[in-house]
Amino acid sequence: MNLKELSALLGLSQTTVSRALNGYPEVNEATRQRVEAAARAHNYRPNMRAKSLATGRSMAIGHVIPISSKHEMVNPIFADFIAGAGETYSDAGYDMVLSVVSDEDEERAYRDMAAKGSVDGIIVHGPRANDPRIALLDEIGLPFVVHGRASDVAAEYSWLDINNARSFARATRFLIDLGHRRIALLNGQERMDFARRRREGYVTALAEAGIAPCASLMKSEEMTEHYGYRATRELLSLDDPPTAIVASSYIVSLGVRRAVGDAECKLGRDLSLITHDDDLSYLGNQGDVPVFTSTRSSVRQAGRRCAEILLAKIAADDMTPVQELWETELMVGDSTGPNNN
Amino acid sequence: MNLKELSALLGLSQTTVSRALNGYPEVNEATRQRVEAAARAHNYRPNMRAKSLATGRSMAIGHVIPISSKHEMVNPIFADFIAGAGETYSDAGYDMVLSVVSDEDEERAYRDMAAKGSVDGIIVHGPRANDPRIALLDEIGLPFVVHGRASDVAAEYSWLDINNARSFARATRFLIDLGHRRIALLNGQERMDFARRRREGYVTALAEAGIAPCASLMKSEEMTEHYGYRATRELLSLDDPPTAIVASSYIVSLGVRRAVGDAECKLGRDLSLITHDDDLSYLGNQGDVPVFTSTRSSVRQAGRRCAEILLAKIAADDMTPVQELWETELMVGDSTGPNNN
DNA sequence: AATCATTTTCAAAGCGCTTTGAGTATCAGC
DNA sequence: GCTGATACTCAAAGCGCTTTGAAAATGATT
Repeated sequence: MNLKELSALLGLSQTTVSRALNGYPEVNEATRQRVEAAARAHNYRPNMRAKSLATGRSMAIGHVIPISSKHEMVNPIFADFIAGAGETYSDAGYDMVLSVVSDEDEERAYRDMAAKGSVDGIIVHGPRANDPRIALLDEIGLPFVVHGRASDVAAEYSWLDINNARSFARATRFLIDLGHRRIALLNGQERMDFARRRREGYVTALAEAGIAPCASLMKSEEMTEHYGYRATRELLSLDDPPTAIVASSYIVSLGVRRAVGDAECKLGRDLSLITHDDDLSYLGNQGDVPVFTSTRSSVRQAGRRCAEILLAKIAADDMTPVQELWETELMVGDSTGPNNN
Repeated sequence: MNLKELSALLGLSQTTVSRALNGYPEVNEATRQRVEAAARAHNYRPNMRAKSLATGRSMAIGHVIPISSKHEMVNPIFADFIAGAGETYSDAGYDMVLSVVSDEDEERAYRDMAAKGSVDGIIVHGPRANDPRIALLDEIGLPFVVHGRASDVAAEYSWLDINNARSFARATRFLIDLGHRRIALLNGQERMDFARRRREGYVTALAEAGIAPCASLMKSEEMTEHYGYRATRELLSLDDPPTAIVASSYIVSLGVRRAVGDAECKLGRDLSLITHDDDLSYLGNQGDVPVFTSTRSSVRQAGRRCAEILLAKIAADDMTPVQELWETELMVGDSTGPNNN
């Protein structure tokens, strides 16, 4: 069922039917009712391809999901982010188109999306320190919002980030206040902007307490469970092992917990752990007392909000960039305790 | 840069340029070279909206991601599945469009996709026992592939599933062979087809060993870490607690491990655990010896293969349905051991 | 040189929608 | 009864591409 058929059926012109359906004022209310009833009855949905072509807007948002080419991994936080963003899109009548692309092909992916006209805007994931994608998107002229930030990029652009530095400074200070002095950091890859900031925060808090950062206590890798496990084992076998760990992700922390269990130790007693927690739905740090002490921020809500910002930007292209810095919540859980050594 | 401009620039008609670019034989090789060079030089990409409208094919595949309306959760296995499928799509020049939709709106989502013409095919996720979506898609006439199966649906359709029944029977038998008799099952929601089959397998294996299934040992819920934890605590506090557990997901098993740790017990010694493992990249059951004994099947590969099947189906609509039943690998890890009680 | 087959190129129609610019009723006011 | 608003409705152009059916150019054959 297409417009032509529908209007023939109604004995109206395509124009009138189209206007009736799209809420233009210059159509008789009675006519509109009739048209809408017929559309419903015949299950008419305007063909998006045609609509897009005519309006020049594709009613879709692109997400480029980078796959780290080495490890071929997809960060599970995407699932939640996308769930959040997806809700916003659905409500606004937008589709979400995903491109799963390995690091090297990213630039091409963006250019393609723009040139093909398949999306009206883009969400940029996982910005690196001096991320070329921002300049690229600026050049292309496609509206975008960055989830995170890129430190050394001059351009003004919209982003939504959590206050990684402050968050990790607070986390570290929390451990220091509990008497810990040897505090390890299990960070993500430091080519990622957020990881850099987190280390800054960690180092700052140490410095404020007069503690010199120690290279052997600072690790940086892709944030897998296995990494958390391996790193913790290594740390625990040091001559002068840490009494506390700050971890960059819940998943890494699962590995930490496993290593601690293997060593017949107990989190919160023998080793303190504070982790960042993206509040992933399936892994939930729930319970009366959270499992892990954590800096928490819902990545799903971030998804929702990024989508909102982007849709606003698309609606009003001259909008001044929106930049939101969210603070995390410091949730005290069972994995931290005073230094007993 | 569009076709018109490009052909004007080349002094050729749009037809010729289009044909040259799309590899039609009736264009002089020298001309083709010239056209291609110009296209590259000016970074020409055909506008997909227009192309779609003209060809009637949108070069996109739809995935409807159901959000369980109660818990608002997105299963993290989607991340990996989608990564796999995405690779296949990219290679074939297809886009992936995601609809995040709560259970009740699913039917509408499918109808919309079809009517709007925004996709050429659909992957159906998480089929329920007697899933209405299959009849719906059949009726709509949109090519689709089901990841999983729907038990009581008569229609012939393409699906890819793992042999859940056999897999869980093997897992259960493995535990029985180790001397376990009281074996618990932490299943997913049994409105899901896969969960039913898994229970069947479990019950069959018990029956073969002359063990009557015990209701208090069989749980069924959404597969979160927290569920694994809670359920295990409950099981351990029974008068006659199980000595082994079969779990439906790696994530649930993380919760099991946590509960076991809390109880100052050790997996593989005090309690045996065998889990299904979708081989999620970030949670990897890696290491020299896998952490968990598991029935393993890569959901990412499943994604890749489902995508292939769907693309084939789209290419040849009369294709007889492809139905693939994958066996899982039984990986012996550290979480199982003989019954010591 | 005329004819036919083949290769190469083109103009124009069409995909299903929106939107412009114009036309026809309808009605008030003079 | 005529004019000027106002309220509805319409035909047709256009979005950027593919594809059909035909024409022009080339080459081979008689």
